Amino acid sequence: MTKVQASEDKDYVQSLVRGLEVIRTFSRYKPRMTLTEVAQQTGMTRAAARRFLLTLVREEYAETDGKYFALRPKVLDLGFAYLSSLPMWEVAQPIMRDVVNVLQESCSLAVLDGLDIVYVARVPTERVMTIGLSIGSRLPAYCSSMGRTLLAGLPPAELAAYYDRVKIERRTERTVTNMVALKDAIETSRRQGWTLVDQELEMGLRSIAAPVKNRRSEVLAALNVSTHEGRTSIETMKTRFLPVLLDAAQRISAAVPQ
Amino acid sequence: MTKVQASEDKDYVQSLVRGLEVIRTFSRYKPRMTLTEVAQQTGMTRAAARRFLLTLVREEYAETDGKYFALRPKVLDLGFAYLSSLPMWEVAQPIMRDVVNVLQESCSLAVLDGLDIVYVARVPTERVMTIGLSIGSRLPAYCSSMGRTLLAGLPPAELAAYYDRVKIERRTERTVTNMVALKDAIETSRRQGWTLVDQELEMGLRSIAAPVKNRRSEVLAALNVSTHEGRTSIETMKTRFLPVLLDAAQRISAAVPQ
DNA sequence: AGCATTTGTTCGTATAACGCACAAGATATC
DNA sequence: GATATCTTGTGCGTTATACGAACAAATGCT
Repeated sequence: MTKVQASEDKDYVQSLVRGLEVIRTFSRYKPRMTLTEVAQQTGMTRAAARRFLLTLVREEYAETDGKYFALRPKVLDLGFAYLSSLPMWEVAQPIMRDVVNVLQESCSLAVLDGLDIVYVARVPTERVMTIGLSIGSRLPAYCSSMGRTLLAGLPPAELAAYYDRVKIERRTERTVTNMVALKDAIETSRRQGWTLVDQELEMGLRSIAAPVKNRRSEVLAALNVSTHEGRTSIETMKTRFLPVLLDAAQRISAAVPQ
Repeated sequence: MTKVQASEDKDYVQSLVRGLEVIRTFSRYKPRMTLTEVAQQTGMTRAAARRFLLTLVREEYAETDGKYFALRPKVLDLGFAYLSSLPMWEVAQPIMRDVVNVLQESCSLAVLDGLDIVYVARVPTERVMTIGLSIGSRLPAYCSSMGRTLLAGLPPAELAAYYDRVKIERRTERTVTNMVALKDAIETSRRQGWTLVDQELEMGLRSIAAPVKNRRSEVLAALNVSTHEGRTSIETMKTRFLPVLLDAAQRISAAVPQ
């Protein structure tokens, strides 16, 4: 059954979608834009972009100095609505801090969204990756420990759909790009209940992840610890990190309300 | 000059605003809702709420199991658009981790939004407050160290407007609730360039904050370190924490692009 | 000063979005 | 299993929301 075009769907509110597109058009590289720039970036007419921007200003999601527009912190409330609705979110954070106290390495929690993982909680220690990571950051699922953990927890049909859509790109010379090998890796994750990824996302980055599940054993999120290859051997990750990680994941899982 | 009612403003896109209201209606206490519940919570007709929910589902900001609706991680992209547009955001995080490494206490960065501070970055250590704090969390400005720092950095007219609007509520028996005393405290913050708040927001919580400024000396954000009163004396905060905090705030300020 | 670019505004128009009413489906109760 | 109640899906007539073009005004550049 073909998907009806959004514009033909009588239950579709395109003004909402267009307004959200305006919000999303701001970024690190475009922290502030003029009206004309927003219209250009979003493909809207100047008049339409202007109405959305003025509406966002009026509702305090954005501000303007009369020429340039920028987002305001109220936009974070939208994301926070999502974070605070995650069942494990509140209980995960102290447990993650315990992990960091014991292992002295960064600990993160992520969920799967499309082809990516999205960070929903993070206790960072020393920087391991070249880019800063934070709540809201996205990374590809196929070459990250949390991503493979989450993929391993998908029902078979959804995992098959993922394989159909994903475009594997080599991120380092160690990235698994062969689909058969990737499927094997994910199947291994599923069987052993944890995942170790060594410098496939970025050289130097090693991380190990375990699933957070609900009472029906559905994988809700993945918890990881990440380190630098110069600091921690694979063997140490398995012998020292893994028990702490599995215990933490289990404690978070146990605390998820029904 | 009176403010025109939104509904009379021809440049106002109320479908966008209503859609954002639907997103905001989800929370820790209502992580998933039926159509009827969303309509009741937002005051919309069932048909209108239904169109917004189906639009959010179609655009992958929300999901449904056929009866209950819940937000999806894509909503975090909206907040992330704001975070990534903050000039000091990228550089602040490694500096904050340095602070935590040295002091072994939580470090946070916040901005002022209305009467609240909003957390935009955080490196947590041991939990100090009873509620978990994260990016997107809000706290009142008048009784927090970062809040007073940010208030101290406001232009006089804006600070006066803040005093007119704020409703002071005693949070602990130590909360400064006298407006004269509060103004003195904020003036002291302004003069000395840092702020220490001791158990006014919550018993046991001590925190010290310093401003992050741009090249024009405008206060953009506040950086803090927080601890528990049982763990750290006021004297130690001044002699050990403050130099590290001021240095970190200075480094972040220096790294803010023009 | 002149020209180019951007922004503000008006206004006629189209249709997006509305809400009501009823049908259909789901759930609870007996 | 039947009935009552509640919730959701849908159609449709209507309205007013949102649209974009065109032109004026403001700003910026040379």
